[in-house]
Amino acid sequence: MTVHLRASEALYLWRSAMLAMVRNDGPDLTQRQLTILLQIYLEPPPHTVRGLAALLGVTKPVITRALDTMGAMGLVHRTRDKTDRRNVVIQRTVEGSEYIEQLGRIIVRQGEELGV
Amino acid sequence: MTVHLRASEALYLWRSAMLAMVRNDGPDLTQRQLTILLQIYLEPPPHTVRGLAALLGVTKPVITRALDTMGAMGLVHRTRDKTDRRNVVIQRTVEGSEYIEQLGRIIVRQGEELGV
DNA sequence: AACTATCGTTTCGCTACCGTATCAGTTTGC
DNA sequence: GCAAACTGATACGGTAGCGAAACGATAGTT
Repeated sequence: MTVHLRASEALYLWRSAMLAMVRNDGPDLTQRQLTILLQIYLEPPPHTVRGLAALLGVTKPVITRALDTMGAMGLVHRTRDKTDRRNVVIQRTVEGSEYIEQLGRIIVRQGEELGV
Repeated sequence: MTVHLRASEALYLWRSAMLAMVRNDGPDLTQRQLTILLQIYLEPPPHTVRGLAALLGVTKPVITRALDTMGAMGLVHRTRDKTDRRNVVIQRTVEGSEYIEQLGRIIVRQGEELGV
């Protein structure tokens, strides 16, 4: 890339990658769900419901529901914290890692095709 | 940016921008809706329902419903094609332009903070 | 032991999305 | 002129999201 990403470049990149994701027929995650998933896989653990809720600026049920959905898809896994059983620790899965890696590849590929 | 966007950089950029969008409390568009909106604003007209459906690889009702929703939000506008009244021409709005511009600014800002 | 605080989940009523099938209106082709 | 083709919209039944409120389980406090 050049010195910085320009707005128009950014938007073209965004559209291309989103288009590839939509056409890909994979899990159709909401923006919130994808944000949660990225946070889990990009930042070191532990990840908790309340932490994610605070980060995203949403209520806790939003996180619980998103984890329900993505858990059913196999993208994340939940376990009770053994030291404080009120907490739930959100863990990564192989399937989730593969999804994130695929997303990264899609963005990079679209960026290359745009010369970004 | 350097020579190319690496996968990890791409994912961090993606997460940061999506996080900013989620926290922004703006219209909560689905991935499909946002893809449609970007297509309308980045590519020259005319844009039609069938064209967008073919591009995204979805059925026509998906496009109609997305346009219903985004139309109610003021992000797009629909008009009948005068030369062929079967067609509907999808048009941009000031509000939609502002939304897209804001999205571009968010991505660029997050990219700058990541040094991408 | 009893009270309080915290954590994640569940419930409620509601809204919006999905895919499939079908629709009315318009144009095309014979 | 009239049937076929095509466009976008609509109906249907089902699924999943939302915010607000309440809940059960656990931990901390006195």
